[in-house]
Amino acid sequence: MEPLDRDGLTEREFLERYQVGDYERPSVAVDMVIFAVTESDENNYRKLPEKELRILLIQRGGHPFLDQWALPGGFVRPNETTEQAAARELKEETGVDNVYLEQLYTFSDIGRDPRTWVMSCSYLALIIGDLLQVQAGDDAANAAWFKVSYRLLKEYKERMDGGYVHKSQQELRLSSDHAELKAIVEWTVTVTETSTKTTYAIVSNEGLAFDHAKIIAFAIERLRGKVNDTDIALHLMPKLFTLTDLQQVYEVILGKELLKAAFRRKVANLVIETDHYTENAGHRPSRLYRRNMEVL
Amino acid sequence: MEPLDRDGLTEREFLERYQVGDYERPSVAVDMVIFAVTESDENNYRKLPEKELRILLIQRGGHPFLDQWALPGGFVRPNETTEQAAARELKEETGVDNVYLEQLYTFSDIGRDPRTWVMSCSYLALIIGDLLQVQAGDDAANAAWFKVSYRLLKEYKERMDGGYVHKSQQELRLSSDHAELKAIVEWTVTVTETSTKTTYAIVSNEGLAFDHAKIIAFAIERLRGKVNDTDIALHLMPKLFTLTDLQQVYEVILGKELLKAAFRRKVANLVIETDHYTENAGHRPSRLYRRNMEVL
DNA sequence: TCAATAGTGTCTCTAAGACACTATGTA
DNA sequence: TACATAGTGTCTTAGAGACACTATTGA
Repeated sequence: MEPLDRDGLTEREFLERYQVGDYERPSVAVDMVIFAVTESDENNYRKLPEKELRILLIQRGGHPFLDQWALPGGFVRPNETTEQAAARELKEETGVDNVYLEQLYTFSDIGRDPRTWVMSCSYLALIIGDLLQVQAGDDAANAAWFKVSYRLLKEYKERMDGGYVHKSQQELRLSSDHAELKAIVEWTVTVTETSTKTTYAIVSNEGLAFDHAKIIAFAIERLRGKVNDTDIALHLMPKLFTLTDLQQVYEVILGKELLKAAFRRKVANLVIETDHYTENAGHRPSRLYRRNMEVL
Repeated sequence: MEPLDRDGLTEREFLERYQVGDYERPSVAVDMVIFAVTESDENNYRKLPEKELRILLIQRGGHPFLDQWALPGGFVRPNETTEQAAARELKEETGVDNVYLEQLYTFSDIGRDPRTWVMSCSYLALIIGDLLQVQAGDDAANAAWFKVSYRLLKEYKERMDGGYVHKSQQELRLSSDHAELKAIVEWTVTVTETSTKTTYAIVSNEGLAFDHAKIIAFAIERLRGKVNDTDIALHLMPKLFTLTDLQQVYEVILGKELLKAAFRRKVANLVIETDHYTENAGHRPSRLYRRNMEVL
């Protein structure tokens, strides 16, 4: 016997009679932070090209934030999950499919979209730089891959009554042929006896739409964290790559140089060596590796 | 001069004329996984009481999932963020304020709520067990603290064409005076050349409403991860505690025993020793510590 | 031949695992 | 006095940091 509620209805009866209330609902968008690593052109035949970490941005064609640059994204439709919406947007914007995709954070600051109540469920995507080159050209004219630079600007700690406040400001710079964007994002960690609260704020912002500077900063922080203790960076690599390639990808994500010997020991289990080598490099050839899919 | 859009409007003019479209929007709820650690009663005067990890659940009084147990939560209101909604719900349900609160994940599976389109932005909260005892009594009769057990049931790895599939099933058991709930949650990691996808599914479910078994499993995984490399566990401790207390909290969260000497070395920098000691313990007194708020 | 990169060896330092040992208040 | 817990010492193992060294190609 099915249980009945206060009105004597079964669950089926209840659902048949259920009326959606007319209280206000938010729009929910997905915004994608799509990372790829590309190589800069190098003139010296001997030197290796430098790696660059890039993200895809789209120039807005209408208000609000007209002409400013925004993360690719769109609204979640009925009968799809945020994950599916993210995969759909990614396919539409870049043509790629079946790549690394991870939910980042849901941003819901009031007034973050001046039009109406919009929450953003943000996603991180990693795609292989090789694929990107093809796409960048025939993409809509208002899309561009921006080189990412993200570094500590200043930092301080202060003792408050019964706790501490720790602030740090990070400078985010995004550059492409089309524009140079700059924003400063501040992280405030307030520690008291019983709680630890972290808040993020955009201190200054030149050319980035909405609160997207914050979302990008969030994505970079997540990527940096995961690079250190997962094999996530391998999703940015082509099928075959050298360990130096991989090290450069780690370095460009982390924004610092790594020691070769220690790096090779660290990633030894994440890759599988092949019998192939680089050729015509102007120096000693390098062994090519592929991703070890059996990690953990 | 302000930029004008295709219709020759400034941003102000655009926003004044903006009409909210009539496309369908989801409801957005926050669901709280509220953890606390309590002590079991111990009859032997010499033995220390055992610690138990508990979460707060509420028995549903109406359809759907009538009489089943659900996470406390509610809908996000206009003019509040999900974070504020979470803090509000927490205050309403437990009376506590200013505690550790962290966004977990946004769940949006279609059909997760049989009534209508509802996404759940889930939050993890940690409260001090001492505070809870007071509250548990005068709380609504339909709320209860459930002891949590979460352990690996089975695990396997399979080679697929061009990749691997790794599945693991975890058994979640929740017990209180009111009910014994049990669910099995399965994590599937599909690894291919270019991607790594993780999906979660509820394999079986006895007594838990909605997809809350998944949310709880997610919260436990997050808590376990953070216990290992942050000071998050200290948010579950009272002002003064012994290192043995703290070790037991780690053990009950991680579901395994730790070595005393190694544990004490590990947490040495997370705590500050005081000149107070336990008394009348039936054995050697133990030094009391407090949280070091200056950690990193 | 040599510039530039590929790749290895090894010393040090730190942290975790393992386990044995000493210390002490209260029934 | 002895039980149960408090707390320390130290050997081993694993991994990262640091740095020097050898190896190899192609213009």
